Amino acid sequence: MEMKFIPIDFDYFDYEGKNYIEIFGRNEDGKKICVIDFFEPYVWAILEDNLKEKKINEILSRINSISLNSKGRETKVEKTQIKEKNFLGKSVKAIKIYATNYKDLPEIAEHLKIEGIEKIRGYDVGITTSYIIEKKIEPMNWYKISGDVLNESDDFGGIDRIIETDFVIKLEKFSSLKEENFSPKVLCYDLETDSLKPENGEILMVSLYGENFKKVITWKKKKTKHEYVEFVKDEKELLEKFTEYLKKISPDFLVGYNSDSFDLPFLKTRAKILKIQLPLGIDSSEPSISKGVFTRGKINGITHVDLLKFIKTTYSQYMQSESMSLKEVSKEFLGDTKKDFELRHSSKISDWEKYFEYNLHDSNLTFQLFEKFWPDILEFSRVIKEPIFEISRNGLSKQIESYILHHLEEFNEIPEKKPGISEIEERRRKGNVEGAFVYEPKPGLYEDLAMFDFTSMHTSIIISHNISKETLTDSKKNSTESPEILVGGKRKKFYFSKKRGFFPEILKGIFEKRKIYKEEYQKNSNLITKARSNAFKLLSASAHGYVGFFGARYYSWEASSTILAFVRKYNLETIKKIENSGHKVIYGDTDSVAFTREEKPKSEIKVLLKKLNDELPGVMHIDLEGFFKRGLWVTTRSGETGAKKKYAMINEDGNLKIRGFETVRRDWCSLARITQDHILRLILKEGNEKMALEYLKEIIEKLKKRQIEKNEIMIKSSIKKPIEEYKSITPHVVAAKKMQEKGIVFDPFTSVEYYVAKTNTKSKLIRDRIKLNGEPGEYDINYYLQNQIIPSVENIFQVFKIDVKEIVDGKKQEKLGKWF
DNA sequence: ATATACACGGATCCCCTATTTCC
DNA sequence: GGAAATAGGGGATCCGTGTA
Repeated sequence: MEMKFIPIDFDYFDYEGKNYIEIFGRNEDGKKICVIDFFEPYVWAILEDNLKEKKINEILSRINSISLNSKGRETKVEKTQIKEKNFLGKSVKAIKIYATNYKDLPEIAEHLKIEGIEKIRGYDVGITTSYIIEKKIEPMNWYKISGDVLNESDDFGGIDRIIETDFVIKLEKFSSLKEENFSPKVLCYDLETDSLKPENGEILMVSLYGENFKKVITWKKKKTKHEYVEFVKDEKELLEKFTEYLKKISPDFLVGYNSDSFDLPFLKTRAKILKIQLPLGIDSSEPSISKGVFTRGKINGITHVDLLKFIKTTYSQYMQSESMSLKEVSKEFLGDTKKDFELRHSSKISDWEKYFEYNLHDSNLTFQLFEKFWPDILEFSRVIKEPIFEISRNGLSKQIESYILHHLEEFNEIPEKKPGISEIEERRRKGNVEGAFVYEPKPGLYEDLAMFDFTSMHTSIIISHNISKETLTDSKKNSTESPEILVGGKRKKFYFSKKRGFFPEILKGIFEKRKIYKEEYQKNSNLITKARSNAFKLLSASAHGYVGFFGARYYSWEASSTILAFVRKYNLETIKKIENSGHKVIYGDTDSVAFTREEKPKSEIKVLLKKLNDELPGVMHIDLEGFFKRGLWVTTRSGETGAKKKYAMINEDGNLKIRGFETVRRDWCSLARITQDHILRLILKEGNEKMALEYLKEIIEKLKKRQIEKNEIMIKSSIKKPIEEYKSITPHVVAAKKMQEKGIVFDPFTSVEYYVAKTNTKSKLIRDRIKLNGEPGEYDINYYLQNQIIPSVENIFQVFKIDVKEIVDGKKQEKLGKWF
């Protein structure tokens, strides 16, 4: 049979000791397909230099005789091939060793510690990744496939009778197609339970939401006018109904929000407690929950997506939301707000109709979010060449590494291994590399500024200077030297070969595509071009972080420190050049320089920019970040020095760029944030601090008169580790403990909220005076004045030689006039 | 499990010394 | 009068959250 096929999810099974790949996807008619293919797992043995043929043959015969019994499985070396390959900048002779079963590769590798073999590699690349590399059947791309349809067949132990797809096909031939269009079948779900722990509470209801499908399944028989509410007898039937709908709809993606750690494990545990099966998989298998710091919930044949994870790793750096809750995230991306509903124990719920609505709404929001992010998810999968199950969960280092692994073939390169535990420890012991340079600003209000910044600075340095683990060399010949680096107190230079390395070349590919897709997006703005641009932007931006990451295959201390030495060098040189052309540099951080125009026209600034760019090597480039009417820099809280990473500028359209100020920090109360923001705006827009001071006085008056609303004084923060691990018992820890006493379960990243109240305790510690939102009490005027309002604005007014403290205390107010 | 370094600033912790309290 | 308790100052450290 012949058909078009788009692979979505990859898995494998063993049959008679060998590995077979299962690919789940759709054909052109939207039928669900499982493609079965044979896969021969292999490892690489890299030979020592200049081995005699006789020696190589000896090694080969030893390898070919390897046969072992592993966990009741007969495994042996099936065949070997000698290949000319590259490994970390060297041409090598290597033996490609095929073994019976993928799971035995590490054990085979143990038996390869033979004289003449220098290194063994490739045993730690995942089976799906290896398969995709080897066969070039990539996720989310269309193929024309042909092969036998298995129907009531005994092949592979009768697997087609277990797998509930429209067709199970044994792959014979395939070829790539150009088509791109694909609309996935998506089902979103959300549970409502009586407890956060499955041991302590039942599932009250579960909602499902897909295209033309909405459903709330519940055993709580309450009155409702909604047709989508379906009643079942009890929790057991609820689970069965859920399974039934999942099978009937048979989506490509089952999507939840935080469902890896909550919904799916909850379903599984409840089924276990009720002693029933939960056969969600396409082969009627139960979902598998892999425990770790981050749990992953997998369902065979259906890609389970936890949308929270994807959004967190991919977008949280660029998001405005102050938490990753469904409510906040939906607000940011959909403009929709979550229905308000106070979650409580079912025995205390009075309005069940609202609860049903709320439950469905969450699935609905998840569905809308998935639709919104679908172009990005699809593009990530295509670009990185890993299934959506992986790319929707993996962190940045894994994404980069996957991209690299899938591009090594183009360089005939054997993959490097993952570092072992001792190697990781060693890398961590070696300590951090020195980072970027930050220019210390002189506090003040400046007029008519320009800001330059380097485009993708670290990445363009790697590419332009050919820096990476494999280009590092001892030889000064045919290499370029790094700027001086301090290693254990001594100045040192590293050398990098002039011969292009695969790592910088792969990055160059990313860099160029990022440029192309960015231009494409600017020319033709749509969700696809945006997603493509985003994918390459993210890969490009995290490349240097990957090189310095202790868990990376291509980690290199020398490369990382050299990249950063170049970062410092280029920034300092640019600062100097801008100063030499008659400007006053105000500030610079890593890849940017802000300076005053000194009455020079914009055209002249652009000429300067061109001159700077002409002097840069390779793909390095400086951009004009913008012209600004005014900019404000302040001192640090303690002392006379100018504060770094803290400034506010206004451009000529009146838009503000505020960095680092309390305004943008979520761990300050909104009263302080809003006050500071307003004051910054008044100063920057008008260039006049007088109005700002009047405004401040009004706020202080209101505060003193207790006219400030509770929500404006709440201080938010989040818990980052188990509460008992805190060495310092800070207010936010106390708030967390108070919440815990109320029965709220704490995961890392739970946010807490509290305010400082007026109490009659003698203690001077703030933690003894905090109260949660619901707790009755009055706010401590003095605290909010001295610890929130004043600190947030004091340094701003200090620029204008106004002492806010004196004004607050009512002293010297009459003398104020002399400043104006 | 896990991209990097630099930076600010609040709050507590901890050590030291001076002062007060108690017998 | 002397020992123990307490207060307070100040630097170190912890901690969360920013910028790049």
